[in-house]
Amino acid sequence: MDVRTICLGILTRGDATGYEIKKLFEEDGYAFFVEASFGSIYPALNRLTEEGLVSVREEAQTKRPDRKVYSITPAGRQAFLASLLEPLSEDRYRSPFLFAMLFCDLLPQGSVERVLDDYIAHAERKLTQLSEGNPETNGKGERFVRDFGRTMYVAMLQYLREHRSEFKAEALKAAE
Amino acid sequence: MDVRTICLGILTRGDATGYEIKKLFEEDGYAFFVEASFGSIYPALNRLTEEGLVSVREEAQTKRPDRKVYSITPAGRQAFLASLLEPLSEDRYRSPFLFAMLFCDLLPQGSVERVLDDYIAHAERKLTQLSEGNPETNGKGERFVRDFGRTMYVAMLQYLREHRSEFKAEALKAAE
DNA sequence: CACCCGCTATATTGGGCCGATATAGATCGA
DNA sequence: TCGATCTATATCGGCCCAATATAGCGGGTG
Repeated sequence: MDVRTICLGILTRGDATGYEIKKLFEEDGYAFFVEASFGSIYPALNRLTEEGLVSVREEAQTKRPDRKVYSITPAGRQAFLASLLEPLSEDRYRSPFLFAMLFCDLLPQGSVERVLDDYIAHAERKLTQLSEGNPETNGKGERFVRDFGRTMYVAMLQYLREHRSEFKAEALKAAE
Repeated sequence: MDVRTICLGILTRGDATGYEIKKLFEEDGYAFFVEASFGSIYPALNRLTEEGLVSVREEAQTKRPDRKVYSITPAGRQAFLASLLEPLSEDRYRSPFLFAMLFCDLLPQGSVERVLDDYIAHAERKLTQLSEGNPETNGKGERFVRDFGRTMYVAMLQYLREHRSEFKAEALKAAE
C-alpha cells in the first residue's frame, strides 16, 4: 500500500491539498494504521498528476504559497479500485516497545516499570483519541475500522495492566 | 529502533551470521513486531564492525561463501543498553487491510467478504505460529512478548468473526 | 540416476519512504 | 509586541525493503 494509492483513496472522499491529506492522517483516527510524511506525499501527488490520475487547480493566495488543490480523475478512480482488488500486502507492526521488553532482564531496576507505564499512558491517549472521532460522518467502513482499533487498544491495555505487577515484583525481589 | 540496534540485541543472545539473524526474525515469533531484510542487515553488520560494536570471525568453508560469525563486543553491549534506555520511538502499525476496508462501499459484491476471510485465515496462521514457539527456551521478556502477541491476535480474530456477517448481509441485500 | 527444488550464505541495487530542515506570511494569545 | 503556532509547499540525506545475483549442497521424485 504505497503513498500514491493512499493519496488516491483520500481523494475519493473529496478534494484536498497535500497539507490537508497529511492532517487527515494525524487527526481523523486514520493515524493508527496508515501514515505518510510530506517527503512522500508531495512527490506522490506530482507523479499522480503526471500520470493523469489526479488533477490540480492552483488557488493563488496573496503572499502565501499557492494552495494546490488536488482532485481525483475518472482514470484515478479506476486505478484506485484496481489496486484495491489485487492482493493486499501484509500488515506490518513494528514495536520498539516489545523489542525493548525482550531485554527487560538487562535493564536497571525501575526502568522497565517506567517504560511500561509510559506505554500504557500512551495507549490510553490513543484509545480516547480513537473514541472521540465524530461518529456522524462515518460510513460503514469507517465504523468497522474505528471499532477494530478500539478493540485492539482495549485488549492491549487489559493485558498490560494485568501483567504490570510482574515487573514491579522483580524490583521488590531485587531489593530484598 | 533501527536495524543496527536490532542486530545488537539479537547478538546479546549469542553469536550469529547475518543469515541466521534474518531467520530468527522469521521463525522465532519475533516476526510479528520486528523484521529486517538482507539489504539492511548486511550493511548494518559492516558498520557495527567498523565501529567496534561487534567482531567477526570468518569460518572458511570449502566452495561455499565464508560464514561470517558476528559476536557483540563489550562496547557493543554498552551501546545497546544505552539505546534501550533512551526514549523509544513509537510503535507503528500499517494495515493495507484496514485501509481497503475503509472503501468497502466501492468494492464489488463478494470481494469484501473474500478480503475479510483471507485476513481471518492469515491471522489464524499467525496465531498458531506464535503459540507453537518452543516455550522452554523463553525467559521473562520472551514470555511477555509472546503472550502480548497472542492476546492481540485473539482479540482481533474475535472482532473479525463477530463483524463478518455485516459484510455478508450487504451482498444479500444487494441480491434482493 | 538425473533433475529440480529449496536451503545456506553473502552481497548489491533501485526505489520508496521518513525525519529534519527551509521558507514565509497569518493569526492569536500573553 | 513578541513569540508560538498554523497554513502550505518543497527538498535532501539516509534508512530500509524487495528483488536479484551467485553458488554449491542435500533431499525428494519420476
